[in-house]
Amino acid sequence: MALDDSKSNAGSDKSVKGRLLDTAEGLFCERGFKGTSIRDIAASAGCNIASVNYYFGSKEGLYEEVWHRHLIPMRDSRIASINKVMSRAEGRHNLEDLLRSFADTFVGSMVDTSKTSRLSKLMAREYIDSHLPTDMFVNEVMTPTISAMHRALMKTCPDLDESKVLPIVFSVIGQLVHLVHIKTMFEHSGDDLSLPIFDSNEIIEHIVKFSAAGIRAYTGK
Amino acid sequence: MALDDSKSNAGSDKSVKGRLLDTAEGLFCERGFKGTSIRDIAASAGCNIASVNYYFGSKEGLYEEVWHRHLIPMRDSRIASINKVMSRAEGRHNLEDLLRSFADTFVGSMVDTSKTSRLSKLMAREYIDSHLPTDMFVNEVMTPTISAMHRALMKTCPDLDESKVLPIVFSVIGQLVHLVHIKTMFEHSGDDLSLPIFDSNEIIEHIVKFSAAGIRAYTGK
DNA sequence: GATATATTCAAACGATTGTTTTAAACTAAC
DNA sequence: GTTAGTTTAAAACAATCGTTTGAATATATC
Repeated sequence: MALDDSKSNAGSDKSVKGRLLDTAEGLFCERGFKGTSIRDIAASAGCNIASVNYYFGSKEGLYEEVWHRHLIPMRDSRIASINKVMSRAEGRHNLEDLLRSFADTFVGSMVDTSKTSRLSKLMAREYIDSHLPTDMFVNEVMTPTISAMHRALMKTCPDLDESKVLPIVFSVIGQLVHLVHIKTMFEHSGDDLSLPIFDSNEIIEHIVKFSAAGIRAYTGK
Repeated sequence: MALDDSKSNAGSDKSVKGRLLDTAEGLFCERGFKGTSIRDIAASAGCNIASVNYYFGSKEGLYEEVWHRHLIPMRDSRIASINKVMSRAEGRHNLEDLLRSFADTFVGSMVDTSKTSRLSKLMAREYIDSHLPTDMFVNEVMTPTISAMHRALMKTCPDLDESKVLPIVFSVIGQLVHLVHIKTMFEHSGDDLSLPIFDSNEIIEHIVKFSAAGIRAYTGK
């Protein structure tokens, strides 16, 4: 309720299938899978209820296709942001730059805010209420991302114990996912929280500083 | 499905109201609010469907009462664990001890595993799909806990900038909540994940070390 | 233009949801 | 034993869910 994006995609030049995907993505990440009905989706997309089953077979099918069109780009974007930092500054790799780049891509605070930020919320939901094949998210995104971070971290901190990379990545991702949660909480609670104001960029800078120090606790220097 | 705890509370010596609360708590944290039906709860508790509305007025009423009986004890437990560390070792307060104590109470890995661990899951869900009054969780648990950690951190690290305490607490809590998520993922996916084995205590020790270093990045020494 | 295929639509399907009803069973007080 | 109040029980409630149907419409192919 109070989303007032009903029919926001209606009359768009995109195809019915495209409108359904866009609309469903927004509703899924705002209200969750169970909280979003096919009737809601169809109404917001401005098309018939049956069209969901016509194009995607089922509600689950639509949910999976919402993910499928983002999983690979998402993974590639994260890996690319990691590799970009690693390629520049040939001689001396900067840990803070690596973390900041990863965090920005993760939270989506820089460009493409709406799309990336929505995906972050969707992913945060998927952690708890999974409606995807179990291995899908782990294999398609998590494992490749962790691998890329693994390589980058080992390159940046050569004397880092390899067994510590996974917990470190978990710590960084945990902070970032939590940042998305807090952001979502603030958006939903009408700014009447008794907590101080919340600037994503400030928090990201904190996470970078905090995590860099945490990582260096495992290095000799 | 495959929980096979149906009627696990049936025939218990507790009252119907108590059985409903216990059963609902377990189902809510495993399947979420929307994923748990009143019929599921009543069947598992071994009583009639109407009893939920008879004792709690509504499904939401039951959910709120599930929370209510734990919120204050939860808050007090966390604050107590913080204060306990701060009271002992009068002269020299140890940052690692503070973090470890807080983490243990948060994740519930030490004693009372089932109860505390279940609440952690429930809380992780509440972050995303809130079915409580907006201020309730923030006012009853988050704010008091943060305040206690604030005081303890300032006492342990006297030269810490006060404005950095909140982001630091967020970082620690973010890692802990994420740990609960990962644990839940492992439990639900039949141990077929391609990720290495996962020992909560090891991860907690990592979070302690990682966070202590992150915090000291803000102190002079 | 006729045919075949693809898409849209309103309507209904069966199942499940939270909730209410109505009566029976139980418990205690007098 | 009767009464009054509390608790349990089965059934039905209206609403909503995902899905399917079958006819109507649009689009393309020849």
